[in-house]
Amino acid sequence: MIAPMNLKQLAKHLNLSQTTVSRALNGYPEVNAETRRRVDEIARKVGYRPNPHAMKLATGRSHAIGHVLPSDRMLLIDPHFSDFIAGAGDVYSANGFDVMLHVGGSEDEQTVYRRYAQSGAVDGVVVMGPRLNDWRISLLTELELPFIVHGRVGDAEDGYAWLDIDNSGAFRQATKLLTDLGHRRIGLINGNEAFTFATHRRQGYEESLQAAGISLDTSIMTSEAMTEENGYRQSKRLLTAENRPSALLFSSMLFISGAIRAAHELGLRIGSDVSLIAHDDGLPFLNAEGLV
Amino acid sequence: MIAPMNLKQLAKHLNLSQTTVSRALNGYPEVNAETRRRVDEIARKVGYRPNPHAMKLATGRSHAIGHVLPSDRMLLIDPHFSDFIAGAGDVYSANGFDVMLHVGGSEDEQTVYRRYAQSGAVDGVVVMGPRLNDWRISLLTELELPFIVHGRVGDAEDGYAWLDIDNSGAFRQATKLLTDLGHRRIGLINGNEAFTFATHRRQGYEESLQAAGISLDTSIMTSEAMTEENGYRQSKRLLTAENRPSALLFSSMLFISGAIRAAHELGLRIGSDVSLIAHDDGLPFLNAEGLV
DNA sequence: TGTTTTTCCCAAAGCGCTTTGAATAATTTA
DNA sequence: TAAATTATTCAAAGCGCTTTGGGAAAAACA
Repeated sequence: MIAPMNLKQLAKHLNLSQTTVSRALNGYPEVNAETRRRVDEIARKVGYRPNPHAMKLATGRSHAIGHVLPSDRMLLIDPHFSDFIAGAGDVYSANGFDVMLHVGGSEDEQTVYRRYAQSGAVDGVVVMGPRLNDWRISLLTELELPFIVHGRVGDAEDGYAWLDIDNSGAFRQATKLLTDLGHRRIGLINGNEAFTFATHRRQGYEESLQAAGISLDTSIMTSEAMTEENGYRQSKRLLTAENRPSALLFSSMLFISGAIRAAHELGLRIGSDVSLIAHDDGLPFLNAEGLV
Repeated sequence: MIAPMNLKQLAKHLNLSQTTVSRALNGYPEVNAETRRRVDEIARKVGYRPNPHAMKLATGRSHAIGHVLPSDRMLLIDPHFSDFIAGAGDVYSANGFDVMLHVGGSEDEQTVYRRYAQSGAVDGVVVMGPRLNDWRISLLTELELPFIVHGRVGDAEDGYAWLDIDNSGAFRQATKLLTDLGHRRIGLINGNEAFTFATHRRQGYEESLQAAGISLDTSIMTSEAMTEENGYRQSKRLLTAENRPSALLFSSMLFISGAIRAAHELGLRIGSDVSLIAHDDGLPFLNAEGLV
């Protein structure tokens, strides 16, 4: 590997001190405009790249955000989560940040956070797939490791930063749309309610049913991992039941994909025999247009 | 954040020099067994964690493996690739390595590799989704940045390390199975042949057809992104064609999932009216058992 | 017993960057 | 014109770890 030029050499090359060069490069005010221009120019010309490790050691900041996924690997593989990472990755790299990914392995999740906090390997982490009263919140708070939650951990939304969509609102609206259309029996094929997004979605659904004066029937509400297979199985169960729902609400495209398979199999026409609504982004390998 | 204890303090605490403590911790031979035991014990007790940045600066090695994904985000989202990362992640963390993920963003892929090489941010990278005569191979070789290819870039398998499955073998076998069963007209719904795995699969398919004395018909061979939608569309096209194939071979579960949808829609019975074989691992949200 | 090895430790010199504390030159202010 | 600012630059001290080059004590050899 060609030894990369370092600050010292660059400084000598410029007949300046390391101090000045470093400051020029980092935009500090106490350097002459002309000097800065010269430094920038030469630095670019010789392709100078500061050694990130030295930088991190000196500043104590790592310019990296941690993402730790539980060891069951489910999250990374789940398209919903990888999609989030992909999106965040754009922003990170645009701002000179790196993504530090930790996937399962022998070390348990808690240890990883502790290590991150103590070693300064990352400047902060994003908590993915928060659950009700997630233990990570208190751990991270205690460790004083900055974090942001993608989702929310429960009702109390104080004391931590989060980023979420209006899950209950979306399902309130979707449900209302169906009740407004006259549907009285609406099934809910929800994601695993250990995750808060699923709980919130159920809440929205229940609110709208209540508003429409429809009583809950837990036999047509399910909460499971969002897979095609589960969508198929549950839809089939509901659609072949005695008093089958006239509409189904899904938490995922994967679900509805299975539902469509079930409907075809049962010879039911979607839209007339049964209405389906799914909440999701288009997954890149599966999109709404082509489904039905 | 509680200031973590550093080597110096730990050494003082032990009445030893930093040198000795460092060596004890890193398993160097020139330290007394009893001393090493004592160091290990105390280090564990006080929860000493070496500062990774200092370590990296001093050793020049980063204990991190880079994975850079093209900016179209397709790869990360593609379940096949995220599954690979998840699997590799287990091994990395078991060996104290970190995963450095780079997803698209403004910086172009080549620049990222250059930066990695020059800055030592990672010790090596894995090249994902290799294409025919992939430019990354020569770039990385030139940069002298260690790498391993997940897949192969073409026929010449020298000069670089790779890790791959026997794609052509798998398709040779699958095709042979079908011809042995008497099928004479077999469609191939392949992934994008810009990727080598797809090319290899086609080769296996072609070899078996040739061995069975069946001439190629490119009108029943396709090469596209592995999505459910594409699987559906192509299957439908082939199955409604004049002289429809009696069997279809797929490069992905996603494809076959679409194919099944198409078959149902056309009222074709799988196994009797048309035989389907897909090559893939079970995707966590979609598995073979439940499909048909 | 004197000499050579081996064992076990230590002090100090980096790794490449940031940042503090001064110093010098150029401007202002009085 | 002397004193006080301000603008620029620099030398040197870290950040926390590894590693080189010795050294003293203990063990092995003659």
